Amino acid sequence: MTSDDLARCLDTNAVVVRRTMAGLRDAGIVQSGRGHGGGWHFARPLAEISLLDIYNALGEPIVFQIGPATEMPGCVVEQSVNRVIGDALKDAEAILMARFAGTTLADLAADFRAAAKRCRTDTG
Amino acid sequence: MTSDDLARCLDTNAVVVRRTMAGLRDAGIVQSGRGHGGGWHFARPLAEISLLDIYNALGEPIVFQIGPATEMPGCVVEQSVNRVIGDALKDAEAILMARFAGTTLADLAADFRAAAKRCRTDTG
DNA sequence: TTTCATGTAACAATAATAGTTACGAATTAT
DNA sequence: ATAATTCGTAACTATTATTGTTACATGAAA
Repeated sequence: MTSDDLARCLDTNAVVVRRTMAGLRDAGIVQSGRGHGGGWHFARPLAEISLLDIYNALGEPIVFQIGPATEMPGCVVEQSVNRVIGDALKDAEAILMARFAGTTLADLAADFRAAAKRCRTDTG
Repeated sequence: MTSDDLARCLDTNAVVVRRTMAGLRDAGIVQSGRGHGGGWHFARPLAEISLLDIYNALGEPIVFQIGPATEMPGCVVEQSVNRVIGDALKDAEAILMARFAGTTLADLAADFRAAAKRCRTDTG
């Protein structure tokens, strides 16, 4: 698909699409081609692309808004909070990342197809 | 402490302090007094105030930036992503909340005091 | 009744994100 | 070659969310 097509699908702008896709391209998840017939395509089979790959490619600080605070490096209260909360955050993140690593785009596609089938059946 | 004192400690403004403290007050974690000798104080012992209490009082959407997306309610792709990711997020959140629930301000204060003691010892 | 402190509304400043325009570089069709 | 595409990217604008500020009302204590 071209950036323009994707932009229409996502209700946004082609440049915005390129900005985001650039991260995925740099991570080797997708590839882009220029000129006629160009656009975006996956760099490898869906079963070999995990959500963790994508998560890492797009920049990590998306999920965990809080985390070791660093606003006031010298603040001893903040340091205590970081110590006490740190482990809990690490555990929670580890669980999430493990699940991300174990889920591929092929899994997503399978779920999508199953839902589409149910929908068709429901409608008759 | 007064909002002004807190604002100086936190390098911010008294009104901003009041805005945040209002949430904690509504949750019964702190109380405020007006006039001479007024200001903020805890509503109950530190050992009876968990981080979960505070987390809930300040509004939950702080930690989990992503989560069941709701931008395009009709988007079937989004629905698939939500299904597949949903459980992982719930598990991760459950772990974090359990740890928050099990940690009180008294625990934080103990850690703080221990650190302060180490610091004094280090310095001689 | 004066002083001090919170409560809150209204507004301004700031920062982060998203969107837009413009143009260059690469690729393919004609 | 030349024209039509399409990505790459810089520069700028628009939008939104957060934070900070001002102003004034309310309540409490000296």
